[in-house]
Parts: sequence; structure tokens; C-alpha cells
Amino acid sequence: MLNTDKNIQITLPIHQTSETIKKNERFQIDDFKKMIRSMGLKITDQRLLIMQCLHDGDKKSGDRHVTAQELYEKVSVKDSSVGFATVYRFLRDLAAHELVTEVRMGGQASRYELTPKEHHDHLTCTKCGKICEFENQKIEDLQAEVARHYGFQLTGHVLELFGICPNCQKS
Amino acid sequence: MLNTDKNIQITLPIHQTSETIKKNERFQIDDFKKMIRSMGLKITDQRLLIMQCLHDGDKKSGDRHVTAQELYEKVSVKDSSVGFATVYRFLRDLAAHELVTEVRMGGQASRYELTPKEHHDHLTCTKCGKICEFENQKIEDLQAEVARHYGFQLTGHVLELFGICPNCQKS
DNA sequence: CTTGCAATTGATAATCACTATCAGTATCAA
DNA sequence: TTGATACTGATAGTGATTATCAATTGCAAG
Repeated sequence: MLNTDKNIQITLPIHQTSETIKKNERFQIDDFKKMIRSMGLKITDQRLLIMQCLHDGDKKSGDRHVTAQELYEKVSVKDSSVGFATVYRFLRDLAAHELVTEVRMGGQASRYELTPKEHHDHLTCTKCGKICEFENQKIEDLQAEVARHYGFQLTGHVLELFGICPNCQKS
Repeated sequence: MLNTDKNIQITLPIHQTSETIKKNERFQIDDFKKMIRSMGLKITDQRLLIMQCLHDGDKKSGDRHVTAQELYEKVSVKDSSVGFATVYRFLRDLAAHELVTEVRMGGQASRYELTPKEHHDHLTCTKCGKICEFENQKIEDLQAEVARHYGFQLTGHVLELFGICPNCQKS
């Protein structure tokens, strides 16, 4: 059986004080509820938990881009009764409403992240894997122009620059 | 049984004169053989046929970006004994050696094209999978500027625009 | 040319990511 | 509280791609 709203904090790491937890989590949960409602969906414990896991991301690696499977596993740790169909379904809904951003790269499964408030692209070092996020309005404008030229209604883009970072250029 | 090297031109469109065919095809075949050898693979009739079909592309739509299935069907028309495993396998080898470029996007199957000499980016329809190629020097310049700004030595990039094509906007 | 053997092939089964189905369950407006 | 309706989890199904393996073939060495 799932936790109800008022005791969802028991799924959080033990070392945090319950004070901190309540304050932080309460804020996020309300936020999540708004997002779910904005899609015209009902609020369920499963969906809140999925959003929480999406939001937390992979704390170890610091990577917010998660596959559906990985997300399902994260969710399972906190509540093993949640089925993966629910995770996939909800992720699809979130992506359709652009509340999460889907990135699919050759061969691999799709990766998802909560759509960041400010858009950014990536500049990745091919040696050390370091990622710089950047934002360039001129490039965005030109992209829109290109799409318009071909009569496309632009819905998204992937811009990844690859290079050698300053550090790796030395060695 | 597969055609041998010396009569492979029988698979070409009938309306071309055999003179034209021999000249054009001879050139391409030698070219293809070089590419296959450069990967350290053996030259087989199947592989030559696959490359030929890849090169010819979809003459009707003018789209060179083909899925593995579509390519398999093209190949099958010319020689129905070629298995689809062979097509997939060879396509994977070609992609690994960057002789073909793979474009994969949300939900749909991968599309492949012989890696073009001149660089271009893609504008992909998320509904039907149609791909438009474009080239925009201003965007390239801005990318270089961004990289310079972060002290990166730029080595490559991926720019994929996603949207709804004019056709799919109607329905 | 033969020949030998490793590379290649095609058929098939398996896998992988994802989706549809459906009976049971939970949400929430009234 | 309640009932229509949305949601859920289990399961089976799909479509693209990959692994397996016995039979075949390319090609280099003789």
C-alpha cells in the first residue's frame, strides 16, 4: 500500500531531520501537484513519487538525465508496488506536456529530465566528459528561422558541441 | 544465388544505357570496395548490394535517410536471398566506422545515410520521421564563438531540430 | 588453380524498450 | 459518503535490433 500524502516523508533518507524534510518536501510536493493538475490528471501517490524521484535525479553521479528503467528502479526502492507501466505512462504524459524533456541518443534508451526553467545546450569535452551548459539566443533564433523556412512547426532541438576543454588541452 | 561482380549491373534501372551503367557502377563499386576494405572486412556481394542501395537512396522521395527495414526491402527487391540480419549487421559496422551517419529520434527507428562530404544538420518531423537537411553558416559561426568563449577546442557537434512537418500539421 | 579456414551469411530465437489491454482500485466532485 | 471515471499493476504484445549457430563463402597461401 502506498503512503498517503501526510506521511510521504518516511521514504526520505534517514539522516535528514524531519524538520528539514517537511519544509523542503512540502514545497516540492505542492509544486508537483500543480504540474499534475495542469495536465488534467488526477493526483496519485504513484505520480508524486515518480516526480520526486525525477527531481532528485541521480545524486551520486549528479546526472539529472535518467532512463525510464532507471527511474522505475529508483521508484521501486521507495515503493516496490509501483509498476513500470505506470512509470512509462506518466513519463509519456509529462513529455507530451513538455514538463519533462526527452533526449534520445543513438542506440540507447530515452533519457528524461524535468524541463529546466532556462533552456540550455551542452558543450561536452570528449576527453574528460566535462559538460558546460550554455545558452545562446542568437542560435535559438536562427534555428527558428530555419524551421520556418521549411514550414516546420518547431517543437524541440538537440545541440551538442564536442571539443577539448581547456584542462585537457594542456595534457 | 548472388550475382557475381562482373554482372552486378543487371540490377540497375533498365532505362539507362549499358554504357552509362558500366561506367557509373564500376566507379561506385570500386569506391564501395575501398570502404569495405578500410573497415578490415571481406568484400561480399551482399555488402556491395547494400552499399549500392544505400547510395541510391529513395529515388522517388529523394530522401537518402533510410531505415534499416526500408534498406532491407530495397535490397530484397534486387536479391531476395539477402537476410535482414546481414543488413543490420553491416549497417552497424558502417556506422561504427562513421561511413554512414545514424539519426535516431523519439520512438521511431534509426535512419541512416552515407556520411556526406559536406556537413549539414537535420530538421526531423516527430510525427512521420521525415528529415530535411539544412546548412546554416551563421549557426556554425556562433557555435565556434561559444566554444571559444569557454576555451574549448571544437571538434564536432550535433544539431537536430525537431518539429512537425507541413504535411503532418494538416492532419 | 586448389585448398583450408576464418569470416560471413541467413534463419531463427532472443532481447530490449516500450505500449496495449483489462480487471481491480483509488480519486475527487457532488 | 458515494459513484462515475480515471488510474493502476500484471501481463501479454509489439517493433526494432541483436545474438546464436550451422552452413557457406572469400581469399590468401601454396
